[in-house]
Amino acid sequence: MPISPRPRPKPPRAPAPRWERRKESRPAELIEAALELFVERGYAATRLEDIAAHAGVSKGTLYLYFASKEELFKALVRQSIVPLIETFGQGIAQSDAPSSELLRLCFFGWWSKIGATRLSGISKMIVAEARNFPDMARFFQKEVVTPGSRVLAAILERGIARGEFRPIDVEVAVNLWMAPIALKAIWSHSIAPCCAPELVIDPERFLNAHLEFVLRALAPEKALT
Amino acid sequence: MPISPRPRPKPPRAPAPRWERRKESRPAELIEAALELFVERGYAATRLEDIAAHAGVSKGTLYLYFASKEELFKALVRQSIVPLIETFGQGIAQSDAPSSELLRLCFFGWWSKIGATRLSGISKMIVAEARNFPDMARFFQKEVVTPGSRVLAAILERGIARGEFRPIDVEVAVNLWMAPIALKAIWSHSIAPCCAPELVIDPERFLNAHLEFVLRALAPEKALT
Amino acid sequence: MPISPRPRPKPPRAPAPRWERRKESRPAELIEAALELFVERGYAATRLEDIAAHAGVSKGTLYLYFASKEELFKALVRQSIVPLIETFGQGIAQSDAPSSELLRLCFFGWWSKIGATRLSGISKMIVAEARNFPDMARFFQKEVVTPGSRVLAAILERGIARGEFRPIDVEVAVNLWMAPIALKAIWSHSIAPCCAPELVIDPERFLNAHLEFVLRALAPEKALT
Amino acid sequence: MPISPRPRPKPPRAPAPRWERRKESRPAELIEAALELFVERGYAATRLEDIAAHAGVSKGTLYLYFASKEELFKALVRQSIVPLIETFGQGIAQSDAPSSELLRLCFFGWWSKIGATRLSGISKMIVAEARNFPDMARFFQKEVVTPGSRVLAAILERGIARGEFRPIDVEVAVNLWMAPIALKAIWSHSIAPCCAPELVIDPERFLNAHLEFVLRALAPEKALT
DNA sequence: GATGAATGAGTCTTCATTCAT
DNA sequence: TATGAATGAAGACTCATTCAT
Repeated sequence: MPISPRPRPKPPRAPAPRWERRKESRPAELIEAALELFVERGYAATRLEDIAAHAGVSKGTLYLYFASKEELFKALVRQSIVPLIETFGQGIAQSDAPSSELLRLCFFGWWSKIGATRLSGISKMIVAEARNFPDMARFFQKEVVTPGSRVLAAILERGIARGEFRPIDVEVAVNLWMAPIALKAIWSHSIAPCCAPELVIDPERFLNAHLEFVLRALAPEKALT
Repeated sequence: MPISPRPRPKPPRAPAPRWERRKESRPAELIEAALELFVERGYAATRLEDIAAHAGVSKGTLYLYFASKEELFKALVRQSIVPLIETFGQGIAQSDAPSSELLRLCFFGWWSKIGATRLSGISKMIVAEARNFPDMARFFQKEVVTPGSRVLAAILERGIARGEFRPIDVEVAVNLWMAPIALKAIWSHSIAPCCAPELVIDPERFLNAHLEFVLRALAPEKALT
Repeated sequence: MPISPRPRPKPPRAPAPRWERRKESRPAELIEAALELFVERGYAATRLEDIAAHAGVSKGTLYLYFASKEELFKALVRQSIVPLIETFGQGIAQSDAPSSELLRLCFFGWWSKIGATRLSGISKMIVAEARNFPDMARFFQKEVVTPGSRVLAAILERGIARGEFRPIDVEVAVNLWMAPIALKAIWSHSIAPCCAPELVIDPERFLNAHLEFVLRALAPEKALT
Repeated sequence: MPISPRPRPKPPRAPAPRWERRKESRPAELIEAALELFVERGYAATRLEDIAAHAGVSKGTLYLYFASKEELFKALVRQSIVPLIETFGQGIAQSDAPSSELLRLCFFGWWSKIGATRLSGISKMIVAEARNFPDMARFFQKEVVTPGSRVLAAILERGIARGEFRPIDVEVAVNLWMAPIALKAIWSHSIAPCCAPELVIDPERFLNAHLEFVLRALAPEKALT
């Protein structure tokens, strides 16, 4: 199914490998290539042959490692996400720092775990393909969104409990305050690359402003009187 | 490109006359059907035959009104978006109400113009297909995102000028505060339908919380002392 | 089945007819249009809609006069050829002129009946479509080639009988001497329009040379001693 | 576009290995099959699947070697013609034989290079499709017709220069005297297969007669007195 | 293992034909 | 009659998948 406006130059095979490739690294290389192309073009519009070429192997080789396009996709989602969700939030939980500082850690941590990594691409891809792969959507929700939400929720609850933050509707707040970071990550793989770069705001400035606004929203009532 | 096991039963056709002449209404019906399926499945994975069947016509009929799949897609984007971007923000500009009230109008207005309409679906689709149709991405940016940003920016600037809001980085704030609504709209067509409904927060509650937090973030410094 | 290198601009409907069209003339107009397009593009690559448009009517109207594309084709062959083969050769038979003069009449007559008329186009079309429409090929052979051959054969036999020509293999001669005229007719609708015009020889010069060569070939032996 | 009732039985495939790898020989086999079917049915009416089946491969395989139907057609014309036009006429030029003998060589050589080879089919096909593929028509004119004309023209000029032939209009003569052979070649792939075989004259008889008539037409004037 | 030639089901698109108006 | 909207069978072309080498 040709997606018209994009010519498909034969993707150059990777140049002669400097070392003989170890077969253990193949799956990771294929997944890397698949991620890049799925994110850019979408699942249906990406040809397995392009993925293979991107990874420097032939079409047939791909099938030695993945049983089908769909399996490749699922493996990609699982393997790309799982390592990223392991440890985030654990350091935060035990810290003794002020909750506002934990918030900063959370936002900047999210960004460094999402916006700066492949997870940003995966997020866009999941959003795009969710209806075609509901399993993956649920997996993403369960393994990324929910744990991420818990981190923020925990911080907010801690802050409220310690009197640092005023009492708020934590469930809604989590949704509201994850959104800017999540959307920025998604955007960076869809609309942003098509538009003038000056429309894209520097992440540091973006995150600092976000943090500041959130902290103000959380400031205890008495501070307002 | 068969996406997973999606059954495609031939929809039974009404008996009486084999077909009707409905030249006027066909294009709109086809666009409606196309929107629904493109949003749900993505551009590449949607078969024209399904769109036609959804609109109650045959495959060939589609080609009487749209020269190709791509033309249908472009027409759909243009025709679905254009009527929605006409008048929003004009009422707000002239109002005499407090800026906080304008903010409420803006947020709830966005939602009623986006979340509750087909624009939410289009947003998801554009995000998903932007890289394959950069023209459409730019069109969306220019006709939806930028005008929407201007409405919020105008309110914020007015509030600041009138001393109702403290001075802030308006450009960043606009990005931050559009995000929750935009992401909720996108989400509602991708992840949300795949997950338990209790994960979806009621829009009213969501918007009210958003408004409250934003207003607190905007509260003038003196009020904080 | 798009024949690529030819764009298909919507053929302009004939301008508003100056008089109300008489329905009796429709079939002839349609056949005229069909002939032109079939000759130019071939049977399969010609769309009925183009034929109809060429004749200034709509697609549906065509079916009021011809049951199918194939019937149109057959009617076209029959109706275009039959009137042309009626009377040719009759005047020649009775003439008292020298046989060389009859030869001249024959060659120039052929040309004026073939090269200068639609029969030249039909010839090309029949040659092109013969294998797909063997009936038409046989019809053409029976109604055009064979009668044409008989005219020439009769002249040659008369000339031989009267001692004007030397005895020859008339059957072969007829084939040989019809060929230049027939091929020129066919060529004028296929290769010639694609090549530089200077490659096309003026018919008068062509026919005169042909006649001269044929007459020399027919000159009685004694004249050679 | 179904041309009449041509049955298309799925050709049963040999059992043993499902297929063989024959990268080298495939293109030639496909071109061979394409030539046969294009000549017989015409370009538009020939289905690629039939060509593939004729060559013993599947539809998809064809696309491994030719990018499109049109490319197949063009490759077929080029590759079929080029090897045939290499050396013809070179032996003739240097000969010391009487010009009448060269004429015989030319006519019989043409026939053995055209009538008896696939070039006869190509000629018919080119004539049929010229208007749809003007490039190919020009190519044919330039690579086949013009060189062939030059051979005959050179012989005639040599004969005239040596006093063996009387002075004539060589340009016209070449056109006139190539025609019977060319038309016989074309005819053999269009009308002839549809008609009674007794209408087809034996090539030997045909060529000998042609040669004799031409030589008489060329006999020097003095010989006639 | 690795390759890429071969396959064939699937999808876009065209167009001869039908039929409601 | 005339129209042209609607139909659907058919064909060009793609690409996930298989398998001979």
